Amino acid sequence: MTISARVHYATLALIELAQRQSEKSPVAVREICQRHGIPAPFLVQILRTLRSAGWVQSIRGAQGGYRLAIAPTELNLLEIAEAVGCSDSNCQTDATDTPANRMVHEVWDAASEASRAVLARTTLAEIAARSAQGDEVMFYI
Amino acid sequence: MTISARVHYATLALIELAQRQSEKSPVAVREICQRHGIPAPFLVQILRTLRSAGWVQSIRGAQGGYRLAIAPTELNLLEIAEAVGCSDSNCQTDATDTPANRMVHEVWDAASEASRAVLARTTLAEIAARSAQGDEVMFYI
DNA sequence: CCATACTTGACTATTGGGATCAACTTTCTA
DNA sequence: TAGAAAGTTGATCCCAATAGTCAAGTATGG
Repeated sequence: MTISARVHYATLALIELAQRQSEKSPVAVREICQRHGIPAPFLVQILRTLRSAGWVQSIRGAQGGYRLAIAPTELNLLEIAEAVGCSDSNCQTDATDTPANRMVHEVWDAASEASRAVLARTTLAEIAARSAQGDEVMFYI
Repeated sequence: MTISARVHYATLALIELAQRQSEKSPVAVREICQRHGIPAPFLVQILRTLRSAGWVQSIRGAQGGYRLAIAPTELNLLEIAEAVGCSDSNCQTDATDTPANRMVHEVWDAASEASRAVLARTTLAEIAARSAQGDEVMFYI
């Protein structure tokens, strides 16, 4: 499970949308990009994926933008990573099928599973809340 | 921590050498390759790395080959992976340094650390022994 | 002396990730 | 009812890293 820039940006965008769920008007792509330093056309591409996953809703036209379309408690980082293309394709070789080969693959799988577990138990709600606290601290300093 | 073919091959080779540590003559590259289906020139390249790490010893000339130069209990899969170039460079972006960004990075780091822990606690001795058992089972079937 | 085997350095090729663009459609607002 | 603001789409490009290859050389046993 390699974490790509794609996944990182997707997560940042979702956090932003989660924190601003209560706002009346949707959040523009440009805003998200400016706040987080994400290349705009790239984020557009990523948001397409998030939309087809049903996690964000897009509103077209002037004053348009994006809005979270799911409860932040119902989305974890593993789901995000997998949706945005962090395939888990661990080590594809044409090595002979031997006991050693199987054994080693088991270890790789176990390692992969361990990191997936960490991602799976971290919800969008959690990190959104925790980074919002960070914002407040910054504000008061 | 992505597992590349390099790491996989390196591990297979080390297992082979570990299992044949007691033999008098060293093991030829060609033998390892045939047994495990590894492209020979590629394994040569990998063995170079393992040698400079001090884990294998090479014997040149006819009847030459490789021999394990370390106790299999003293080598774990994390060390192997790192030596052979599985850098942990998790997600390099030029995202703005915000609370959200830091928070997300913490999660990636935790996930990465979880998989590293699995690899770190698996020794070469362990998988060599376990896959040797597998060999026996195959033999008796 | 020659076959076997390791050594070294350079080299190629393919893939996937990161990023960009242009042309288009939709919708608000003045 | 324009036109500005936004999202939509599909194609395209670049680069770095990975996988894999090659050739010329050196050492050693028989």
